[in-house]
Amino acid sequence: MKSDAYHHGDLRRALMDEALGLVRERGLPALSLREVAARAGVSTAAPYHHFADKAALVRALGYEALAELDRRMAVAEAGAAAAPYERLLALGSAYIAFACERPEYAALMRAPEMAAPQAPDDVPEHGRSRERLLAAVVACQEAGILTPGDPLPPTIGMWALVQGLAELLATAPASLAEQYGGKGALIDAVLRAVVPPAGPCIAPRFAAELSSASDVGRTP
Amino acid sequence: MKSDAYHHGDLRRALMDEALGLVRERGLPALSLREVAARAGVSTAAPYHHFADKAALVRALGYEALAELDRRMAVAEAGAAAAPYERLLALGSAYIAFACERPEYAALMRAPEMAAPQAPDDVPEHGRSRERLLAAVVACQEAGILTPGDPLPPTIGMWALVQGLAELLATAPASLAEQYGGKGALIDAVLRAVVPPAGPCIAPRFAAELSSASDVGRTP
DNA sequence: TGTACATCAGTGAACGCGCGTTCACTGATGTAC
DNA sequence: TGTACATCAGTGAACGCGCGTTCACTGATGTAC
Repeated sequence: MKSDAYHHGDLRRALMDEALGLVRERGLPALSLREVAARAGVSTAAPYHHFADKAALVRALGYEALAELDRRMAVAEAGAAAAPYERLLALGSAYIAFACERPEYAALMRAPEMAAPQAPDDVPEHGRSRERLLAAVVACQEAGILTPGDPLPPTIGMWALVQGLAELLATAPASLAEQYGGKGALIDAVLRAVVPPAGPCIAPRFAAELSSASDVGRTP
Repeated sequence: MKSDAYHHGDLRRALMDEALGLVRERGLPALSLREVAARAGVSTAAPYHHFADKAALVRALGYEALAELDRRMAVAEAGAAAAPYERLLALGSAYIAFACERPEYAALMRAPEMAAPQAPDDVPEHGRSRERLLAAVVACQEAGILTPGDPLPPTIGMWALVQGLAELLATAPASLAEQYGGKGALIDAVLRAVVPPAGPCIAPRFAAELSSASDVGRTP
């Protein structure tokens, strides 16, 4: 069906994979269309049959990253315990785990090319992920685990926390994670320490629903 | 004392300032020694009398950024209320405010050239800032405001939170901050929402300040 | 105070490099008849 | 089934550009005597 040299089977995909590998190895600033083409065993002009320019390749990878992130968050949500606090933690952990496992995707998600979207509805998956987090925050508020009120500040905070933590862990020495019994355990410890489930007495009217929820939250 | 063309008064400082301006305007990837020299009105070779290479300039600016950050955190600590929770929030806000006001410094702090320090004791100021945060966390734990135990996870979490929040705000639309009555109010609301002081059942003596604090968080 | 001289901090031209992108081209593919 | 032809997806050479860095140089500065 495909002669190996001419009419490459799926050069578009191959270019994207080589780009991912290059970013993983040497970072986003080192991403070069020429090197991607060379790694794919193709001339420097070939990529232009599949991407309008370098920015288009970066955007394609960025959107792929956002889609994969959302997929993982969906999986985490489905697999998490029903308790809102555990669901919130599962979503946060999924983000961080993704960024740690696939730093190349994490870098591409934040690429400058992704900042100003071309079409208005250009970034669908990102919004979906944030909505997942927002829903989990609202559920926590309703259960009295997070301070009630506008759910946007805590959602922004959670997003910032997991993003910052992912970056921190990317450059942190491995010894730090080992000290806590692995990266996953450290992530869990940090999240639970910074975003503690509320105690049952903040507002007496939440006491009843809270006591059950916070029990779940504290003893996973 | 200095003829304006030859023997520039303080070319080293001038180059650093032009570099800061360039990074602020066009971002760290656009930082170029040639352009810095041109902006300072000097030949392309002149910077090499003051910096061994481009990386040396970046490192000099990065260390300056860390020193300035620590200075601001010291000021924030000195000016904050005595209550541990307010001190913790003041430190976090100071970091974020600095990163928002001086995004060029924030970018340089995180430059790849800063990742692997040359000399072992090359990054003194960064450690100092983290120790401030650590001390504030410990104080919060002792006061029963944060979950007692190992102070490192909550410290890492706070560091990640403020760093992530600073980055988020750098790209966030201005309308978001306006909605909450300005950037400062939004930062405060997010920090209070994500890192809530423990409820008064854990430590009843904080009941009073808590109710007012959460009011502030809710109605900026 | 004047002068000789070492040092310092600039100049301007050039180097080689890797980059994104474009061009005319060509061989393979698939389809219409 | 065979053939003509439009289209597709590659090639390889070249473009101009901005970059970091180096070089021999030169004029200004400050110091020793």
